[in-house]
Amino acid sequence: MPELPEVETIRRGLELVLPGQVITKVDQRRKDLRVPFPDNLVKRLTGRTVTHLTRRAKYILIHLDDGNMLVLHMGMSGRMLIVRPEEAYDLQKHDHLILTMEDGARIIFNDPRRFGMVLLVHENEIETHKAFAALGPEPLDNGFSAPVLAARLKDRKSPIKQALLDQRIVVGVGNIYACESLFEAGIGPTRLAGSVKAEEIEKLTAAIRNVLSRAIEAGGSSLKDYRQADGELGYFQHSFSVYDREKMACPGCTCDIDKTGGVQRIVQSGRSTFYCPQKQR
DNA sequence: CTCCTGTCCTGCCGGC
DNA sequence: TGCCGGCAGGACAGGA
Repeated sequence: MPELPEVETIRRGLELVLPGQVITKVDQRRKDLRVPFPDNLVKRLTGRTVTHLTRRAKYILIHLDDGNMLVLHMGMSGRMLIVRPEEAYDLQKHDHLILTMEDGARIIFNDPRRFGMVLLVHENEIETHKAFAALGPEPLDNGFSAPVLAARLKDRKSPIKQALLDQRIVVGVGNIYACESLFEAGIGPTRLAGSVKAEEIEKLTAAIRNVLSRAIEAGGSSLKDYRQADGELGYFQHSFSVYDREKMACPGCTCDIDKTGGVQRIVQSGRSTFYCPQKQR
């Protein structure tokens, strides 16, 4: 699940329980995920107080009172579970990292495919660390605008869909929201990035913002309910316009689906793209 | 530089 | 029913 909206939703969930609390216990259950866990992670986290949480791209940054940040990336299959104090919990398969807080709450990082990442980075390195140095602008910040996006797409020969997945162009957009944004902007996914016109980039910029903001709102609203149920964060039911809707009608469709075939699925760089050939050019 | 492919890993689903 | 191939929300290395 984890594209920007899901990561932001998880961050907001953690923000409700972590700040101001001491990490009293750290259980690291294997030595690596996609990359090795940081050296001495358990020792370096235990006894630290969480000051606040931020997000950069698809990374959650848990700021600690010694100036370091516990950096989490959810990869393809990462989840975060919050277990409240006193609440019983049996460890599950793929629970890789468990932090216990001073009030007894636990946060559990579960990641079956292990494409996730856990880093320990000093706040001074937030611009320079390998993970962050090449990242593009935050799509929901003021620094993101049509001219900024246009400059980054200029002369690019790759399809616009792939350009949107490139975290150096703009961060946080993954396979789902790339498809959804292109649909909303009416742009065909195979168009070469450099060929997308200024007015289309204008629409695309707004579409990316809208799609991501709406998803965060949806995640945020379902978050509470879900936590009441079982404490799990970051998953919400979502209705997409084109993603995973092959052969179906897109919203507001007036086509004869039997003739047009509805939403098409193609593969670009080994990843599925869904789009409406009628509405996207 | 840019672009593309393959790879990491497990789980699930559909087809035979 | 069981097995097998394909596919899944990401990111990176390596080669052209």
